[in-house]
Amino acid sequence: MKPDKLSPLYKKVTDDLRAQIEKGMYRKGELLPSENDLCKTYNTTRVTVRQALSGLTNLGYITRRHGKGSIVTEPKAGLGILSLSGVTAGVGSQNLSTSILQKQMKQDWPLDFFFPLNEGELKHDCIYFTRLRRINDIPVLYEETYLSNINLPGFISRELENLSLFKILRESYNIEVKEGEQKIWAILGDKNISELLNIKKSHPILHMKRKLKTNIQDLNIYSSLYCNTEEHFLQDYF
Amino acid sequence: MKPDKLSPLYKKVTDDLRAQIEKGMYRKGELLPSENDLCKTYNTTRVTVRQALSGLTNLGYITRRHGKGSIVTEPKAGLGILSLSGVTAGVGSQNLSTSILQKQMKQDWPLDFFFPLNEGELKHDCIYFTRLRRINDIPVLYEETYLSNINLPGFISRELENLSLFKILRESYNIEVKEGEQKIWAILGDKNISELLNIKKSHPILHMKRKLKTNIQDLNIYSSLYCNTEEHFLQDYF
DNA sequence: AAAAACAACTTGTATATACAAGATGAAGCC
DNA sequence: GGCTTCATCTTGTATATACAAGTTGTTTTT
Repeated sequence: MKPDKLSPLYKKVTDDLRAQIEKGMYRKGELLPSENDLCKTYNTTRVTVRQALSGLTNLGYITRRHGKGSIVTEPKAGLGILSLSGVTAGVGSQNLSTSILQKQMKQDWPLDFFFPLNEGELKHDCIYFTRLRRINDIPVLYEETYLSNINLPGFISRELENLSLFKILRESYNIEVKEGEQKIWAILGDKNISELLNIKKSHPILHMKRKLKTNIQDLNIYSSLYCNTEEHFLQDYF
Repeated sequence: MKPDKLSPLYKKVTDDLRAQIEKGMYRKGELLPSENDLCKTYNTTRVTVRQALSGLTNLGYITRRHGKGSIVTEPKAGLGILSLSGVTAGVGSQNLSTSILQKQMKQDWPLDFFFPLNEGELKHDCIYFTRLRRINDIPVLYEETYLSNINLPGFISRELENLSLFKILRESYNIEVKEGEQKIWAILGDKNISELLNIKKSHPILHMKRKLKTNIQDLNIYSSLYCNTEEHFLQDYF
């Protein structure tokens, strides 16, 4: 099968399988079609199919077993990025709500920004918004996000309420988050944060600053997070 | 070039290049030899060389640029696992010291262990030890580690003082850490932890529990960490 | 019935080759 | 000098093929 002009064939296989897994066509623990089956489906060869499966492995959608097959697994929380989990049985998405406190707005980069910015980033202004995540209506995580305003037409007016930022970037702007770094502290909340999270001032808070790089030059996503970990915790898989 | 019996050729290339990077033969920002050069060196083909370079990319030792080459980068702190960093200019290894509080000992798994254990793990006993890491002689991170006692001859009597656990496992036992999960809380230290880290009881502490899987069935590494993030923070790259 | 051998599947490793496409510096042109 | 073109380096994508080795269920042997 010939790849279309825009994207290579192995990526189409990756995207197809990922979409199918996310749609629930393969459940956790099930096997994907064998490499040879996929070769027939996409009319290609094992090297290409294996390149796609290798990508899915890195993303955490599958684990592979010699002689057995590709086993569908719980996808990683996106590249080792810490995500919110419940202490008990996990936070069902029905219990988790997100509200925008500050809708996306264009502004200059703050002068005292918490990560060093390069020239390319400083040439553009930044998009800023804040969100508050609640579990069972109790505020748990407050998040301030900044990203370079590069090639993001219409982003300002999008609804971020209950959609993943990463999913929007991937599906609407063809932007993939590649890698990043995060720094974590345990702090005592100041008045502002404590009020937002509705906790006493002496209560410990988990504070995190992170930078996520994308496949677009100078387009990075920065966020500063504050999490009340009394009832829940941050978790990641890698 | 034929691979030797034990390990495949692509792995030898990976290990060679990794060792050379770690020895400083290639500095950050420099280019590795081109794929075709490596083909000649190891008398193999690009598919195999690319498999090796892809591994180094995943480990964070290099980033690849189309048309340019393989650029040596700061290695990730191992698979997105949080590691200790300084707020100022980074913690030089000369300032970081590790002391063993409880030397490696065999014992049964604790009954109230903080991760669920499978049957295979419960068949073996576990190796337990604790370490305290200091930066400029100030205690910063206390760590309790548990791992299954499987195929680890002589591990009990090894010196862990200033060597990386992962490096010992890789070089002496051919064990690679593959993936894992970690959970993070901000807490107030109890009497015990506060004394170990030499801080006031009301001071927030970063608490982390993590599980690291290896390429050996049923051999997982568990640890429980407590970190004073007043002067330093935990950081990871992914 | 239990054990061994086998067949048929799976993924893992490897060779050989081809062309596309990004990066870079040199040669030639205006 | 400043510009384009070109050659040559690099990595990216892809085909076709082969055998090794792990997994599983069936068949044969004992």
